[in-house]
This record gives sequence, structure tokens and C-alpha cells, in this order.
Amino acid sequence: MTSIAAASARGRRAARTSGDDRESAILATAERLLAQRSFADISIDDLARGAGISRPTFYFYFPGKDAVLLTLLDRVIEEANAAAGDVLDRLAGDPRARWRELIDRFHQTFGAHRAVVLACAQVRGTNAEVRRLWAAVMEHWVRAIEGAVEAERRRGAAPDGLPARDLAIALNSMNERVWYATFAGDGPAVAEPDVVDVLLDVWLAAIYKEGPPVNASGSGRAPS
Amino acid sequence: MTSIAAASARGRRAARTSGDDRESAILATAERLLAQRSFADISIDDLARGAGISRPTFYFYFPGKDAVLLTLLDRVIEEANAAAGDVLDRLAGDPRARWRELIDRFHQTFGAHRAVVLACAQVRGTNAEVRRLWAAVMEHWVRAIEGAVEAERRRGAAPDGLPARDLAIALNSMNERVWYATFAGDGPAVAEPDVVDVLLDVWLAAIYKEGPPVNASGSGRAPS
DNA sequence: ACGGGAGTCAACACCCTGTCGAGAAGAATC
DNA sequence: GATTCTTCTCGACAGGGTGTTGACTCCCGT
Repeated sequence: MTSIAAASARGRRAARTSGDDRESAILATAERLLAQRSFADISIDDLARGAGISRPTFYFYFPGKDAVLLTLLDRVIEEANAAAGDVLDRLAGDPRARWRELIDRFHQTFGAHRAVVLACAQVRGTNAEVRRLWAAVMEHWVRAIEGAVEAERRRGAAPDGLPARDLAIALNSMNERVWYATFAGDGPAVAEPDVVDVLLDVWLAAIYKEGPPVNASGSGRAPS
Repeated sequence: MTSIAAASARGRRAARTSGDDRESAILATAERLLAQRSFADISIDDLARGAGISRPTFYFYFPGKDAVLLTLLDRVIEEANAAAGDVLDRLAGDPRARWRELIDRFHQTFGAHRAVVLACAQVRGTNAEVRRLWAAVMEHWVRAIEGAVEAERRRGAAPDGLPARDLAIALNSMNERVWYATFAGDGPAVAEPDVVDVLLDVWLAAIYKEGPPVNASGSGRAPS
């Protein structure tokens, strides 16, 4: 769990009065609008009016447009981490199934909040805060995968090869970009129903080189 | 060759007088400034003043800031396609070496113009034109890889598996994102000297599952 | 010597951001 | 009930970026 995303004072208030509703209203408006237009096309005025307040009042709740997105991103990340759970600690049982579970859960979470994820990916280029947060989260996931790969190698299930960290970076990067294309729908993209299996296939090939070992009742080819 | 990037009328002029210099000056200024600040932090006024003209005059040469970047991107894409050449047609000789050559050449080209590539990646989120152009280029490369994978399968060098197109999308996506991280330097990234070999390793694993066959006098590791 | 196109820019209208200071609304204290 | 303090609200402003207009210059061909 231990969410990296410090879901703390992204807003500005410290009170407990009825202003909480306003903050939620802004957040809700943002997510609603994000489903329609791109983040860049949403002005602070849109957010404010959508929440029933004036533009200056908006600044009372958030320091800027980006902070709203950051708060939304915090939630998604927390949800993703919760969904991932401890799958990586249970790899030994049935690696293929566990890796698939991991990828699938991320897919579910991101898919459920695609508007937010897409907006963040687009803003990452221009906003340092989003860039920092995303970098921290990626680092967290990369380390988790790195550790899992090393564990698989240690128990003899996966062969040695690339530094585990580099491998983890490459695979995580692939997932990010492939999901982006699938959700955004621009450019060549894997069809949504197939994307988990496509990613899984590359992960297994890269980690195990010749299909995961058949520990339990798996159907992978046995290593030579 | 047949550059997808229609390097045609991205500018506005149709003349052949001394105005050509101005157009070049704008482009040069853009690439120079891009090496310093982010694209979003460069105003049209910066571009204009850098080229020794006033802001309205800028509009005589380009319809907007984005068109400048688009023109720059055209060049890089053309260069990348030229660098790639016909490597994919010569895979059979020494697959590992050829794949590495392909990836390395893209790496060289993008690395030489990282400022432009980075800026495009950041703007792709907000600018439809850049998005379209990049999507078209990706489609081109995906199809090339797809064809190469199918050829390798046909000659028995690579096993069947994922639809070649999905595999090509995943691998191309990985490269794009990994290069971005490496060049941008934010978030977890593969060190620049290693990035080609890391990518290559995943490509070979995903395409051949157990290392490419050693046809000629290649120096690739023999498959187990 | 002159008509016309290429090239140039001051000035304008517009939109968005962020801030300031004057207030309204309500709870706590006298 | 009046007073004070804090929370909350917004009209109005300043600043900076974009894109357009209309007039003006310069040069070239006739």
C-alpha cells in the first residue's frame, strides 16, 4: 500500500466547513469535462463555473488547474497500487497466471479512469509537478518488477540476462505507451480486448526467454 | 524513401526571393531555443525576434508555432527513414546484427535531434497535427516491422505467436517510450550507452522466443 | 514612372491567468 | 445582541500570449 502519492495538502484549505463540497464539485467537474475535451481546452473558468463558483474562488481551493489533475491522479495511483496488491509475492505458484493478473489489474484501473490518465500523459510534458509524481510512481513500480524478476532468477525460474532494472524499465515503459495508444485511439494501437495478452506475451518472453516454467498445472513449454 | 511526411507547404510562402533566409532563420532559432527551454515556454515572439523579424511577420512564414515544430519533425522523420534504409530486407543473413543495426540507427537519429523529438512528444497531447503526423509515421514503421516478423516466421526463423501487428505495435511503443525517458532524463530511464542493447534484447526475446538462429557467421549468442 | 506582388510591422481585439482588496456569512466570545 | 475573528466569495485589475487588420515600404518587370 504505502501510497507514494502523498494525497495530502494538494488543495489549500484547512477547514472542515461546507467548503468541502466545493472542492469535490471542482474535482467532479474536472473529471466530467476531461471525458469531453482535452485538458488544455479546459479553462479554470470552466472548472469554476462547473462547480458553481467564480474564478477567483477557484484559487481558494486549488493553486491552479494542474493541482486538480494532480489530485485526480493521486486517486488513480492509489487505486492502482491497491489493485496490484501483493501479486508479485505469489509469483512462484503460477507465474503466467500471476503476471497476467498484475497486468490485467492495472489495465482495469487505468481503463476505468482513462480520461485522467490520458490527460496526465499529455500534461506531463509541460507540467513539472505531474512529471515528478509520475516519475516517482514509475520508480516504485520499476523497483517492484525488478525485485520480482530477481526473485524469479534466484529460484531458477528465469534465466540471467539484462540487468533486472533495465528490463523492468523497458517493460513498464512498453505498457505505459501501449495503454496510452489503446485508450487514446490515435495511431496504431492494440485492440482493447487483446492488449493484456499482448503485453503479457512480451513480458514472459523477455523475462523467461522460453515461456515460464510449469510449476503447477501451467501450460507453458518446459525449459530445455 | 517515399517520405510519409509530406514536406510540402507547411510554410505559407510560394516565392523564391530573399524570404527563404527568414524561414530558415525561424527554423534554426526554434531548434536552438528548443535545446534550452521547453516548447511551451517558447513564444512566437521569441521565434520572431530570434529570426530578426517582428511577430506579425512570423505569421507570414508560418501559420503558428506548431507548424515550425512540424517542419522540424518532418526532417527528423525523413532522416530516420533514410537511416533505416533497407535493413529489414537483409534480416536473413544475421538477424541479431540486423535488428541491432535498425534499432541503433533510430537511436542515433533521434539522439541527434533529441530536442525536436522531445518537444514533439510533449506537444502531441495538445496538437492534432503533430498527433496525426506521428500516428502516420508510427503506422509506417509498425507495418515494416510487422512484415519483417512475418517474413522471419515464414522462413522458420521465428516461431508463431502473437499477431505480428500487435507484436510490432508493442515493440515500437516500447522503443518510443524508453527513448523518451532516456533522452528526457526524467523518471526511471535506461542509461544512454545501454539503451540499444536493452531494447534489442527484448525485441529478440519477443520475436524469436529463444534467441535468433545463427545462420551465417553472426556473432549472436547461440540459442540453447 | 508605375502597377503589383512580396515582405514588414504598429496597433488592435481577444482570451486566459493570477492577484488584490473589499466584502458576506457564520460561529465563537463577551 | 453586539463584537470579533475566520472562512469564504467575487468584481476588477494587470500582465502576457495569440491571431488579425490595414497601411506602408521595397523591388522587380514593363
